[in-house]
Amino acid sequence: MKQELKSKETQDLIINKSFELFYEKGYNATSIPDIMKETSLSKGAFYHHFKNKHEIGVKVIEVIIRKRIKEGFIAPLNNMESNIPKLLLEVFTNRIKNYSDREKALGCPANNLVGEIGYTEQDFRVILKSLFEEWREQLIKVIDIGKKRGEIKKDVNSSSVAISLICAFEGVRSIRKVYDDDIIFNEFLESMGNFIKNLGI
Amino acid sequence: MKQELKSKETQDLIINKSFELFYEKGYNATSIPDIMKETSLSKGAFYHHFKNKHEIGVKVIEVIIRKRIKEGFIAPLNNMESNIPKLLLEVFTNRIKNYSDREKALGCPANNLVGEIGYTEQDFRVILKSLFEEWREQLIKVIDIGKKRGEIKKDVNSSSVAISLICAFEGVRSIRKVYDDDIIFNEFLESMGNFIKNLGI
DNA sequence: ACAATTACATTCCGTTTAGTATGTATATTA
DNA sequence: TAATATACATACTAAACGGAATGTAATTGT
Repeated sequence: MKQELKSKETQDLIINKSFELFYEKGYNATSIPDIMKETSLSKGAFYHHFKNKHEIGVKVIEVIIRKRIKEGFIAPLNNMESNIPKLLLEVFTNRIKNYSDREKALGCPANNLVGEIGYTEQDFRVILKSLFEEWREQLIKVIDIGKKRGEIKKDVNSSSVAISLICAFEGVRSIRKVYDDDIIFNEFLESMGNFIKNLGI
Repeated sequence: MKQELKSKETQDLIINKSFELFYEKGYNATSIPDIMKETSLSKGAFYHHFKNKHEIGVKVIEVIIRKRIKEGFIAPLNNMESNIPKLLLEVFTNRIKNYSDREKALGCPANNLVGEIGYTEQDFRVILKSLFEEWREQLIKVIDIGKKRGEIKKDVNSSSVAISLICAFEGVRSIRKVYDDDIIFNEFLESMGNFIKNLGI
């Protein structure tokens, strides 16, 4: 049991350092030696725990990025005591306003990976899709409840609004990255705020 | 003059093939040998015309991607005879509806590059920013005219709407890439349509 | 207590990379 | 027409890459 624990710890270390490097330099620009330099372990350690670079890519998405989306976007949508349009506005606004400078400059880890996907890395695409799907489903659920409660117009297309909110959010993180200017977030939030308010009765 | 022409042709060939490969595989995943295989020229040819990979990256953005944004997004916004909200809706809708399967699967070349930018490639970021700026300024101009004409509400924040439209558009191209499903575009267009309609009087 | 397995470190290998140096045919200029 | 410059091709180098092979100390199961 002690050995198992050590193994798990090492794997977690490699996964975490991999995520950081993928986030900072991109997946393709990060090499396995790069990763192992960060862990202060050897290349042998890497190939003992993982088959190849692709496998660590999958693990980073499935473990780290998945956790970030769950905790940052999906979980906050579960607190449905308040008015739904207000909840939506709060969740998106708070998320954006609490980003660190590093997160502002580096954008969304999931979306960055999407940018690196070509015809080749279809595996990554499929896993990322499942993450966005979880997020989308939660959004749809929340909007539907808002409609039932009479807080959101009955003719609102929940599915359409959900995917559009996700698109807009991913888009602004990308554009903010290029602009490197906080004004982007503020101006975006104003329009997104109007859009969300407009869903309400 | 004949030699100059040949030189220009070769450079254009290298730039075009570079763009295609960057678009399909990403900038980092594309090597100079990769590019030169596509051109059927030698490595010597590459280093005769360009200093290094970074320089071809810059050229691809400045020449090819810039042209795509100008022709695809900025120029169509100049046709301001029609009602402005209608123009905005048409430009974004037509653009999305006319994408080839390849363009749907590969997303926006500019946005893909944004995804690959980390702390390192700040040069690319600055050039890309200037492209988005041109697009944003044209959008602001169009919205302002709409306000003057009384086709768009006076209290609309042109700058905010402009950047939000860009964000939403870039976002949906990213999400469409992950989903690989046409429904995404349709559902997005419904909400974006409502947003744009809501700008009008 | 001993055999087997695990968790790595070290060493090595073939390939690929960015980039340079050199060679050569063609085009231009004097 | 002779000298020069251009447009490449070929051949090379040093470094870095992914990954396999091998070695070893510590931990396990029997």
